[in-house]
Amino acid sequence: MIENLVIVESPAKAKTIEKFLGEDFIVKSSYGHIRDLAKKNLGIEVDNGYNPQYIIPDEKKNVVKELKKLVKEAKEVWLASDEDREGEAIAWHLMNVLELDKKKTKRIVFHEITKDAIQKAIQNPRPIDENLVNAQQARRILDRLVGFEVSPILWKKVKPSLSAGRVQSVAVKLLVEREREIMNFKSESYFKASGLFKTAKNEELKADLTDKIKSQKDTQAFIELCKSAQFNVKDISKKPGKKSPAPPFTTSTLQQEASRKLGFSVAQTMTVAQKLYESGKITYMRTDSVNLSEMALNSAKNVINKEFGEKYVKIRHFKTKTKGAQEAHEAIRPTFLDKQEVSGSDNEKKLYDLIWKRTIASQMSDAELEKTSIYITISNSEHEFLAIGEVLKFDGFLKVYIESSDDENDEDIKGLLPQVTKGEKLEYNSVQAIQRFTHYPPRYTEASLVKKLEELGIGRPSTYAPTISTIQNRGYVVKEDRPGNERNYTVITLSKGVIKETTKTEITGAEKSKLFPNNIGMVVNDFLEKHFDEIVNYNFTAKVEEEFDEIANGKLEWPKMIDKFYKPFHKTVEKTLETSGKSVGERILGNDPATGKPVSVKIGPYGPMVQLGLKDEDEKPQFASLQKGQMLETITLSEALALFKLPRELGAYENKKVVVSIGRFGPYVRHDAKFVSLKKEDDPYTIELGRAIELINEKREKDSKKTIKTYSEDPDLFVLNGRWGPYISYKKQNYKIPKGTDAAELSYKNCLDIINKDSDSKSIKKEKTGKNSAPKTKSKKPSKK
DNA sequence: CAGTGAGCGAGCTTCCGCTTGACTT
Repeated sequence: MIENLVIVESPAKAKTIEKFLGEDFIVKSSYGHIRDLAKKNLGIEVDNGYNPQYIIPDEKKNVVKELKKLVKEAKEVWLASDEDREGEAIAWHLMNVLELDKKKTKRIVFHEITKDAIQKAIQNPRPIDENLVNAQQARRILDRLVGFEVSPILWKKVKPSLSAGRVQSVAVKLLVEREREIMNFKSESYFKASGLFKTAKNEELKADLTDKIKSQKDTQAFIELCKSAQFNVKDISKKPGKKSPAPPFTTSTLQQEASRKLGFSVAQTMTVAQKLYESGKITYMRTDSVNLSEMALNSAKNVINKEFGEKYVKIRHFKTKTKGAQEAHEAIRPTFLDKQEVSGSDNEKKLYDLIWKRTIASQMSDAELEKTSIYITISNSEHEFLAIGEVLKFDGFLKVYIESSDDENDEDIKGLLPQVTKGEKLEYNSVQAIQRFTHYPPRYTEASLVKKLEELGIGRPSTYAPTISTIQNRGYVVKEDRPGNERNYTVITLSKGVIKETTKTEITGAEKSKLFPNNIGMVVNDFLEKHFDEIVNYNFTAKVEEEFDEIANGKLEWPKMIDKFYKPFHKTVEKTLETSGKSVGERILGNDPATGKPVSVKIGPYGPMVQLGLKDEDEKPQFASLQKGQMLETITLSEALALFKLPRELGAYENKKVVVSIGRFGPYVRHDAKFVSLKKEDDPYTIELGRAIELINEKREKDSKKTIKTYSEDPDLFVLNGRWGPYISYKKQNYKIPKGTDAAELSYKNCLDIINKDSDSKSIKKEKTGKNSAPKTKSKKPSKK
């Protein structure tokens, strides 16, 4: 017989709580939701008051079975899921599925996992809040209606397997809008002048002109003036300043900082954090709260006191600013703040270190600064120079942690300025004006997109990472690096009375790990904006959240709210299905000057493509795929026509055709059924036969050196030299040679050992990945009754 | 990564939020 059964959401939490509660309590986990809408069809009886069809998903059957068994043995059952909308619903589903007596069901909540908090909770049970549950049901049903009615329209009108939803479609829209802003951005140049001066005490003082100068002509004129100008210190001002630490981590801020400081993707951050959580090193990692428990605050105080001294302690209570935050948990922090380091993988150590520093810093004193500004007048000009220096008077929290910023221009490190007096005359060493350019708004990274979604109140801590993955998996968006372009800029320098003008080059616009919308993402976004403006509106979530709140407060009935949304929405769905044509982003670019045939671009069955000619003519139209990075909406007629120039036949070599084209791995030459990649400096559109032959011969020579060893025992076995050094090839499979082995010395038996060892680990890996993708292959089995 | 895609015949795909698991005797 069990005295008490407590059910929480997470197994790691269950373990911790069990310790606090003593022998009379058994604590189990529900592993999140145990019921969901039926997966087939809508799972909602639209004509029957939107009655939801709940089922227990296969992967939850075992959990439910075990809980049912325990409930039968238990005298008392406590539902201790999180104190938020989803948690309340989990408790309600548990009550129903486990057939608990409504009157006797004890619902308890706590925000902190501390002994005190839990024992207090046990003393204050309450009934399940049905209004809050209804708000969750409305949320769930609305999301299902949107997702499962709009996605199939995309299958018909754009491409199969696409998806749309309240959250993901807005994420894509943010990226598409930003990309178009960038496309339309016109960069303007201006000049930034700065001077190096010599003070009376013969020290150097660097100052920047307070305003920009637009044209090169005006800049030249200004520099000319400086030649004969007198420079004086007009004013010196000293102002105290302070900096305060950032609040402790939430899911979103952790993802942002781990991305900036450690280069983690948001998914990676969550995986590593999960490990730390499961091994008891940090508190729960899916949270929107910046709150720390009293126990944690006390512990932080002690640690700071001990490590840095009393001066550095400043206990703070942060308030969340996030829209729609539900604050069911604490902020993300180390479980034991006195543990500065933990064991584990490198990434776990790094992430823990970040969390420790951020948490500790959040309870430390402000940093105190002194900011000095020196204004310098120019006798023959209205312009003014300004030198700014910043001195740290007291480091405070900066001793431990400095928050990073997404702004790449945050480079200025200011230091101490030399002593000058008001009115002092300064000599110039040099005056320099550098041409700069206005920059388009930055592209989103995964983490900065999460930040933006959070600001809009869209998505939850548990869904940020999956949402970012979904929009990439659907092909709406790619995360990648892109090289920049060279750009010239002018530098005008005045030194020793001589003005010099030079042209320099720089690389601009290079992107690293940024999110770029693909053509399909743009087409889908435009389709949704045209037909489902309401859903992709940035305020849609905020609007429905207000109504969910009304439901939670008992002021609105959920079926009414859903009905008010669904009636007009469903009409739009039907109208769109009937009236809208295929939406494939088609653009007519013009006519081919050679044949007079029309040229158009659109999304084809294999991706974005160019079409030359029309379907209904005698001659079939020609097709060619767009290349990576080419956009339907910006490609020009000549760029599109260039795509038909490949494959190009260059001529013959050794009586065999030499053909150049572009494939999956970039531009290549084909000759005698062999492929040779073009070098970076070669252009497939202009390369000539001579150069192609050169490449072919180069490859041949390489190949001749490719075979290191063959074996008489087995003709299928080779030791080869590849791009990544020597490797073993056996029956079309390749195997790594262990480090420190001389490839030329490998015996037949050595090779077989390597092959056998390797295929063992390979088959294990394969099994694993096979299982992860199981839902896809699984669906093949006939499931009809 | 060990190589340079391509036309209907079949049924399937999809949402957002909670949470981790993983099939062998």
